[in-house]
Amino acid sequence: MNKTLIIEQATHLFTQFLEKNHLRKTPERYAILHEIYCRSDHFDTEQLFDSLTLKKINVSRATVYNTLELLVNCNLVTKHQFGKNQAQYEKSYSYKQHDHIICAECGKVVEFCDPRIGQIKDMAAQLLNFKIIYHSLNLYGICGPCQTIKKTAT
Amino acid sequence: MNKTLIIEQATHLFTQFLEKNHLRKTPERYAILHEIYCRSDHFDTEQLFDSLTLKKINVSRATVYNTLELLVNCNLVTKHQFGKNQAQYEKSYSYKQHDHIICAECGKVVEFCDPRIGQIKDMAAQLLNFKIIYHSLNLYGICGPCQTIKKTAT
DNA sequence: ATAGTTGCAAAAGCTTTGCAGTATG
DNA sequence: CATACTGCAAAGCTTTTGCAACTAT
Repeated sequence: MNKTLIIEQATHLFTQFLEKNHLRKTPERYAILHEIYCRSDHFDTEQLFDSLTLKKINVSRATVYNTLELLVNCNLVTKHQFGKNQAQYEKSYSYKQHDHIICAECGKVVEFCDPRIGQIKDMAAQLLNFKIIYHSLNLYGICGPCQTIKKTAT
Repeated sequence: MNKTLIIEQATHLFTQFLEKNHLRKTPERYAILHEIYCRSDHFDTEQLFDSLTLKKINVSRATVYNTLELLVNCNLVTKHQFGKNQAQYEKSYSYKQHDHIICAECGKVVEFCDPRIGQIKDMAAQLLNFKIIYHSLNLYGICGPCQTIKKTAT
């Protein structure tokens, strides 16, 4: 699916969500959604705030946080805590389900996909009587480039 | 394995770690290790700090943070970020490898175990050329009791 | 003796909140 | 035109840091 189409559809979904919940369709909210869906990869609130500022889009940090929460609630954005104190986010519409592998050395985040995670979820849910809503699987390790650097550094 | 023995062995491992790294064996460090291994379940820094204070063990927050970092480094304690801004910890020696399922409603944390996670790790490591150090798999959902409450609340 | 550690308090960093002004429905 | 939303700044929380005093080696 091409990027423009994805942005359009995400915008539509956001509108539906706002209307259903009697929330207002403010330009700030759409600007933030747009910015997120134009980016690739993961970002934190500060990076998002900076991008917006750079583009002369004047939104306050409060609005960024507020809007991110809305977007998380309607599943257009996913929130991650990769072991840091600062949350990371990524767009999630039209994105296949995936998990993350994080380099403990350089912080690089790579996505991967394994169907077996679904089986684990089903089994755990049944065994422990939980209704699973979402999951987070993060593998932490050293990426190829960092392994090379470490060897060389000696 | 009984609790006293585990504490003894964890203490021994900590001593080895401190000696190997030319760090000092201070009473505060051992007091914190002891407190952690006497507790069950997960805890945050504030809960740990409070327990210590309650027992008239006088340590500062700075020392708690410092010592927790050491314990994480020598694998006697594991650090978790269950989607909150506050990190959670748990003892990890003599504990079988396990993952977590967290109730999004009441915050309860339950442990579970599935060998398939090992296969996923191996495959992702090979595919993406990462050397995996550790992982974190968290399932978020609604636990049995909270499901009942929700139904009743209507 | 001499560093590594501690405690305290201040500072830093991320996130939330209060409030007055603004703009949406 | 009622009130949800915004921006700003202040406040709140968790975590880190600086420094003088202390103590393990």
